[in-house]
Amino acid sequence: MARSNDEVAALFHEYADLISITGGDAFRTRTYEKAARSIGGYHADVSTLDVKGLQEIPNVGKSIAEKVVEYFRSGKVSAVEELRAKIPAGVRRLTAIPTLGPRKASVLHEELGISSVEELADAIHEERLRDLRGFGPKTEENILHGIELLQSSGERVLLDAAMDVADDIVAELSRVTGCRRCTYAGSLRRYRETIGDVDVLAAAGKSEPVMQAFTELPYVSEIIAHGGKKTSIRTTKGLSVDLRVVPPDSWGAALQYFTGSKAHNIRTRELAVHQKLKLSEYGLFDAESGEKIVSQTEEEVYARLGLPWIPPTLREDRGEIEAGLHGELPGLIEEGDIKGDLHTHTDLTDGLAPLEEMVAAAAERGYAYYAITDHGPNLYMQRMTDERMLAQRDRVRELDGSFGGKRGKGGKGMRLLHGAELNIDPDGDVDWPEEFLAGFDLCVASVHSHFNQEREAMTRRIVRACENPYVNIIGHPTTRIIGKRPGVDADLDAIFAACARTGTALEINAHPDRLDLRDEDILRARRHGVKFAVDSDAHAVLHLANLRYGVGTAQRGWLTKDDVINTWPETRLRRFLRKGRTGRGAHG
DNA sequence: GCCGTTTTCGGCCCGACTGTTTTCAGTCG
Repeated sequence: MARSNDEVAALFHEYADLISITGGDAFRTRTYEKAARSIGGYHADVSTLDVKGLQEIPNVGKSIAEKVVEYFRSGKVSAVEELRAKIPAGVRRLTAIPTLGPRKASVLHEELGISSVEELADAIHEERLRDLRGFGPKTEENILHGIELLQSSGERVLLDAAMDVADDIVAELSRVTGCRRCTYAGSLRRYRETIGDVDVLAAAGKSEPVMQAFTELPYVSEIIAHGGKKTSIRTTKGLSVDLRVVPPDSWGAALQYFTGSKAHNIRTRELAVHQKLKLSEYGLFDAESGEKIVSQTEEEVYARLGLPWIPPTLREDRGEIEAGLHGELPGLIEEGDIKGDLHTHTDLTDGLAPLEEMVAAAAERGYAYYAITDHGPNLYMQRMTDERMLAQRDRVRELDGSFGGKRGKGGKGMRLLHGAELNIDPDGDVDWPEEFLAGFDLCVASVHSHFNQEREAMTRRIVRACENPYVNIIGHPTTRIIGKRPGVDADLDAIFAACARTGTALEINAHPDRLDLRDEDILRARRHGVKFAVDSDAHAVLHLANLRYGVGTAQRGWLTKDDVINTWPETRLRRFLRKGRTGRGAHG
């Protein structure tokens, strides 16, 4: 079930679309879009707020606050209902077709009564668009192609898939003579969990050789647009990639601009306007004289606007501008801060590599400590037994300290922690009795089945796991699989409160198809005072490197080193892992 | 419809590319 805030955000996004389709004031459209975003990202539940409380939310004034109150009182908003009565849902759906926006959708509806994608396709085949102003043969062709793309997914891809493509393109274009700099920007640089288009930026005196090399890449299936400054292609896998080539002198302003987000850019440009400046991808200019002030580095651009450099992962207009203006940006966690991985598997259960290989690979990464957490017996396909687990523990103790240790103190080798990934059953119980659990250095506990429990039962289930004195980390807390399975329905705020109360950390699972918790939930959990563990959940040696995506996600949740237990020195970590347990000497 | 170191009115980010235009509107990011 969606949070109340998400429901309202969706409603106002719809209202904004309907206003633009009916030819309403473009500034009103933007106001509702901004309000939708602010509400979606607001920490408090909007269903509990009155008109006055709602107006505390940025971009929410009296009119919008009253609509929110109306929505929770009556279940609908009359202004939205009025536009819905005029514009069938299918017309709004038309704007999902690439190259078809609200104006064209409106003309199609008004002139031809078209109110679905199917009707539009039929109308084109019957040549009924021929007499419409603004619709030529090329437009018809583009719409048909757009419908095809829409129907054959045209979906966003996972972060790692986009990163692979971007890394390759950047490497190729960097080799072109005259290409002075090249990098990826956009949502990829911001580490968003999914990527719609890959944005690549290059600096060169002459753009044509770089553009040429770009369009000649072997996996280009289609050239969408091709100009002197911008070229867009689609790859054979259907991913679209934009390349912008700018003069080397504009690098900083261009990188700032093409990194986005759009909302962040609007805010920075507004700051510029208020200072009688103009910010574009070519630089920061004096608005009156047109004279260029700065453009070479992002730092210069931000500084001239009165801001410190803002890390890309924060550039979502979620308060980073205000925090920057007040000197209150967080010192974000970085990948180099991670001292160890606390959730990993071996071939004792469903991992691919033996213990020794995983440990050796972890040591290569320079970790000071590393936890092995294979599944317990309750995931019975894993065939775990007490004996097998205890035998693994003996081997872990033998290997402890004998690998790596670059980041270990005093030149000592990497410390190994023996743990388990427990299964949280439908009642919130885990695999072993407390006597057995006491032998582990740490326990991750995760939901692996019964995803469809109703909200109250699911919440109670996870809260009970938090209350277990031997559960240190809740693994992949919502169990979502991006694009495939939604997160469980649970009262996350109640779970966050339980984590804070019991000293249980929440995992930020770094696997690119999970990224669980997600950024917005991290922001909320952080307000409860929860600690986090950024883990790879590696089932193979190569997966250890996925940690970068978890760190990016943690950054998007504004986390610092102090918030993340696996950046801590080993002694502080071990103290945290003791949790509220009574007794002593059970581990170490 | 919101907002304010331009404060209760009059603004509201900026530019590239495409297609249909004969000077520009629509879409996208």
